[in-house]
Amino acid sequence: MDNNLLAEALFPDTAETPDFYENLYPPRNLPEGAVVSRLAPSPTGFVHLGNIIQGLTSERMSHQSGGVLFLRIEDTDAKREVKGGVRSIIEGLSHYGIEFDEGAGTDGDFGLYGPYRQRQRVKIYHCFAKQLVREGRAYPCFCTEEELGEIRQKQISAKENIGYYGKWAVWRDKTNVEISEKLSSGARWVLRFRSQGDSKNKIKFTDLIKGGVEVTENDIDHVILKSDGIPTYHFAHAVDDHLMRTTHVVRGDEWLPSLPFHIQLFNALGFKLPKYLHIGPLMKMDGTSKRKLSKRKDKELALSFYREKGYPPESLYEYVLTVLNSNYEDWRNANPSSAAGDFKFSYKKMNPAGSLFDEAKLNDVSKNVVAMFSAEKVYNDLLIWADEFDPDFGKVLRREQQKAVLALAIGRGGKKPRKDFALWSEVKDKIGFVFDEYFSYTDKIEGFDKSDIIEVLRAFAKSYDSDDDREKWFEKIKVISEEAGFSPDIKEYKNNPSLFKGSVADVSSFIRVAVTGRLNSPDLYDIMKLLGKSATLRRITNFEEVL
RNA sequence: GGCCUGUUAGUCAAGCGGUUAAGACGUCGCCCUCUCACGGCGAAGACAGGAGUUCGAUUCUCCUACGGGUCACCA
Repeated sequence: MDNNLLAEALFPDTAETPDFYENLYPPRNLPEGAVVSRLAPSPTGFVHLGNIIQGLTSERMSHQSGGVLFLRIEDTDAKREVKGGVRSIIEGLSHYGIEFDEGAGTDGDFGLYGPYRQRQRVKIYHCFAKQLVREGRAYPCFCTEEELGEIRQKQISAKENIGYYGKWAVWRDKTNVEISEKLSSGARWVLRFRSQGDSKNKIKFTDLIKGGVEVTENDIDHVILKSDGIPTYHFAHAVDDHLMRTTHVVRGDEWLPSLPFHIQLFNALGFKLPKYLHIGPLMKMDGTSKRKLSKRKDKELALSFYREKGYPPESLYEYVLTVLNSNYEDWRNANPSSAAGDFKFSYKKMNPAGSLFDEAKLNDVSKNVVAMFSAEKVYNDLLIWADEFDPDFGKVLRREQQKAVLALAIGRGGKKPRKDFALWSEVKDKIGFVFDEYFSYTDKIEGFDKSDIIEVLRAFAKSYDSDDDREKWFEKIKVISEEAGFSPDIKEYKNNPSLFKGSVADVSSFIRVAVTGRLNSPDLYDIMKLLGKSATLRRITNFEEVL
């Protein structure tokens, strides 16, 4: 029985030959140097930072070069599938600025190289698998889980390398007659790749991020089709990325160890190997040691974590870019108002090692990003966040839109904009006091006589005119200070503290606490303006009672 | 355990055989200032260890240590 007959016995329904698909999916007509890249998530619906990191890298490489970015769904493991998962992945990525030129979409697939969901491509995989069988490069294996377990145990006790290879590969050297007999008994089988590698040999390989790597040849006969006929990742990767004409594969470096196998597969199938970019893992501090961020343990890996906290997507985008390309920050400092997309992304600036996720840095980046937003954009984005995660605040923002925008506009714009919040969840705490719902006399004034405070507040209330400009307004406070025995000049007070009860700074703080409830606030003049005269005076009057 | 890979300040990082070893975040100090935030100035703080190659190693090679990854009919 020759291999052709075995191939027919294994794949009776597969009529097409590889040529058929080669013609169906011709090489793309793209300019020299255009990158075709993809994102290939499982449909778990769980979008995490790793997706963004890989997605942004692929997206930049593709779009910057005039190439193509597509989305392929790796749904070969049914156990992983979550209903609605594809949609939430697409929406999640889009939220962070990653859009696809072709691939799986919320309303079905689009593009000429589909289908883009692997379970819909089974026919294609079988065609290439059949070819490998014909050529003697793949064979069925009937081992049960128990048998594989036994092999493994023997290998452990004999201290040999673990895996299905060489003499341990029990079905590797069976005759086609033996195989055919087993097959006709109806036994379940998987298709294994017949490796011609030797673990004593090394192969050299260039990864665009890691540089030259030297890896041991693969000698394991890995499974390429599971017993349900669905391919494993490895086989699907080879077939899909070839037929979809991918030029650059961006993936996590946990794939590096299986690279030797992938190289063998591409060679055996007669495919040209794409370029690889293996990205180091994102780590976090765990006690005193670093470890890879884990989907199960670390909430900060999930994008939902950032949405809940209210990081604008632009901030995360910006942060990821600073992690990916070390020169991004310098570029950003030199071009503060340019769009992030104008930055020239380069894989050469990517770090081969994993980097630690740094929330403090993210906050700083976010602060700068938010500072560049207009008050209207802050209001809109804040409202969207609040509606979902702080509905009461959302209601207030909606009702008091004008006041909210004015409050958010204080200190915004200009050369040195305020940078007082990085996330939407911080906003209520910073400026919530402008709304009566969130106003309370939180901070206490210490170290001054109550009577002095009251005297100052009464004088201020009496003199306050909402038509005063900033200078006049502050002049009045200085006058009040002097009349109450406080120095209008801070330097003067510092030089002779014993001559005064305090300075104009202290007087200002009395008024500030009365009006905002806080010792610290944005510009007090602007706050009074937006509160209006009556509300300002009411708060001052009420504060006297509190005292 | 085998195999792979990485290691420059607390963190992110420049650096490609000769540098006073950039810069950013964080920390601390000073200045500006009605508070805060911003901004300005400054300080502390690093080439994991050991061999070798070299006139000269952060940079090249090897070993050790430590970190990370991977060894599925998961991706």
